[in-house]
Amino acid sequence: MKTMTIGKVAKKSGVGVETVRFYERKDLIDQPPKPPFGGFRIYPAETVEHIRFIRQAQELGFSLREIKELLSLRLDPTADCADVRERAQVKLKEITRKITAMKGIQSALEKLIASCPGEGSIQVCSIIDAIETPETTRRELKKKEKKS
Amino acid sequence: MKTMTIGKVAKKSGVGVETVRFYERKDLIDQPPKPPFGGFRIYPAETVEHIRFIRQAQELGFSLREIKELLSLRLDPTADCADVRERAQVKLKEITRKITAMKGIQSALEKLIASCPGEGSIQVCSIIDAIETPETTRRELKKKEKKS
DNA sequence: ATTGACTCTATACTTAGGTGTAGGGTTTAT
DNA sequence: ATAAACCCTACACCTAAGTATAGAGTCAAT
Repeated sequence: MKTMTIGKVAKKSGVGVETVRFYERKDLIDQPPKPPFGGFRIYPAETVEHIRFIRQAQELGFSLREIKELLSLRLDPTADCADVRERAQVKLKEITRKITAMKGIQSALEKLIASCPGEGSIQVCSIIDAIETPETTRRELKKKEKKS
Repeated sequence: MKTMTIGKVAKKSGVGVETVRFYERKDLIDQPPKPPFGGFRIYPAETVEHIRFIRQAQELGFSLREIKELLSLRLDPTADCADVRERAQVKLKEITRKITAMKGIQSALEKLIASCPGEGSIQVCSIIDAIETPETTRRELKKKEKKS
């Protein structure tokens, strides 16, 4: 449990060694310094949590670039508080929108399941209808639609 | 508004013409037949909704393969009802899990914003902590951890 | 009846996010 | 003290999801 090398980090966080290195190259996680005069790098336990976070966030539709942004919101003593706050608010909006859309699919699936209890025929159940394009997007699209 | 060709579909759904064709090649949307003896394909209005659905679902972290699975749950008179039901249940679980994780990030961001009201120093606010690795995953990982 | 905007097929290129491998050095268990 | 198991750097390769281009045909407005 003591000397955590890259292989253990990888195993604990459920990714491959090469993926850990890839995240290091992309500056998503810190690469610990190599002990002076040869040997292997030792990783702090947090690295595992960081990688798990990255994977979770990816599952939720965030790109590595966006995840880097999310991570940059962490305690950063040099950062301007108001700036962090603002960026956090942008992200919050984004996530709230996603949750709403996700719930749309969720309830569509629930309806689908309910309407298909083993007997009778499924008549209507387009999940597509469940995801109404949000207002903002509609407005944007309207502009582009001009020429029809 | 009558003869909707591929360019109009693209514009209305907010993607490029090549993307529409790409989705056709991948069988995510149907390619309408070419009118006998030359000419352009005419698209039904639904195609636009389909593409919007695809984009939304992508935003939410679904791959095109998964989206195809979601779409296959739509009214399909030939499909075995019990089978559709089962697949829908799998997807529902997946989505419910995502919503939970998303809410984790959401409340972490809310806390971050609250703890940074312009004055005082931000002490603790690791969004990372907010996303606790879910039980199931932890158990899975435990197995693999064996050798430490 | 011609021109500009659009479509068609086919193929090549790009970007993100990894994954694999070669050719070495290091640790650790025996 | 040696072999298996691991690490290191560097670079090549892969898949998903587009995006671009070429070269030819079609349509609609003047």
